[in-house]
Amino acid sequence: MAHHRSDVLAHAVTLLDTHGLSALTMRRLGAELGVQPSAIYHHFASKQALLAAVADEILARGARPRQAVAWPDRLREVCAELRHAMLAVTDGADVVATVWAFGLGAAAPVTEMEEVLADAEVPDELVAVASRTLVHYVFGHAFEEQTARQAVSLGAVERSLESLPDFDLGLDLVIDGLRARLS
Amino acid sequence: MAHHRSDVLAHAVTLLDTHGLSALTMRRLGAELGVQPSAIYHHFASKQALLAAVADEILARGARPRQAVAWPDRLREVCAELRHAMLAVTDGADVVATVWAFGLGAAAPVTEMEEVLADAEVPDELVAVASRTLVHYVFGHAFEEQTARQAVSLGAVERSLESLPDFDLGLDLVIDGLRARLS
DNA sequence: GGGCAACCTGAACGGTGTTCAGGTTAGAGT
DNA sequence: ACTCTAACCTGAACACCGTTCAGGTTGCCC
Repeated sequence: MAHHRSDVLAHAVTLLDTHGLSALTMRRLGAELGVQPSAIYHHFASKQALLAAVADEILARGARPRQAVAWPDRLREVCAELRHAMLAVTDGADVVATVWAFGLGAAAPVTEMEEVLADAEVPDELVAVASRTLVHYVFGHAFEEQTARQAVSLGAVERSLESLPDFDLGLDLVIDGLRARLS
Repeated sequence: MAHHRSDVLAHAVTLLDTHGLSALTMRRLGAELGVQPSAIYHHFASKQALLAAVADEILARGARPRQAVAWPDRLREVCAELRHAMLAVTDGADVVATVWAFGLGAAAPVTEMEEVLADAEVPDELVAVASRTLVHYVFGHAFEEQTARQAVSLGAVERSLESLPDFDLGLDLVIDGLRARLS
């Protein structure tokens, strides 16, 4: 039975979530689909391309309706959605942040933040700086939280989970800094 | 001729800087030292352990004397040193950030930031949040800058380098947010 | 001169992404 | 009904990877 690109992508996300990034192998993905590893190259040009599609899929699955109107709340909404989307899938933060850093995908959240800031009539220079600062913060926080959580659950490292800083508080730090710069 | 642990480590950093993280393999490192790959396991328990030592070495090489006295300037100094240390070596940001996220090393900068904040009599809760926010920002910014720079120099991606936001401006955003929260 | 620790060999194991010539299958067009 | 084409897949191979292990060599200390 032939598979479509969307079948392969959906199974890749499932495999990632159930067994982690290290298990997301062309061979294993092929085996679970009942297909040779090389068959996947009919749907994706490379593993990097597969991962880019996986990252976009992770973000798409985390989409939520927008409600806020004031720009600080709108930023908080975008950041919270991005964070939850990544945390919802095992190693999601790693995949999304890497794909984004390489410019291969996962650009939607940053684009949306830039729109929000432009709507708020923030100067162009600050738009770039603020959106980057925010996305770096969200990626860094989510990656650390997810890595630490998994390391502890595997019993590998004794890093305590209590020391994880509060996400919203750090986010407000950046937003307050931006607000101060605007007035 | 027998090699010491420090020889292996120094050569690993050189190999990383000259040919990138993907070239830093046990086989290639052994070959350049005129030794079997398995010989490296006499000095480092695993590749992860080697990378942790490499990360610490990168940070040690970037150490500079401290001059500032006011806490915002002291934070800026620590962040600038961390950033320059990582950017000085190919894929340095990737290595340092990953090692730190796994809790295997590269903890010195965060520890120093926490000390600076504690000296400034910042409340304990804010110390954790602010130091994490800063380190996430520095890692994210350096990683993106380095990745984009290398991707462009390899001609792989057309992302323009001009769109890279200014490091100091984003850093001030966070510091201003912290200052606002303190008063 | 014996012994011990440091350092290394060489082969093997079980993986990895990727390529490629060729095979199968299903559906649309005539 | 028949061809043609595009989608999908096979199976083998290539060139790597980290890691393990039994055993060998070297140099220094007592």
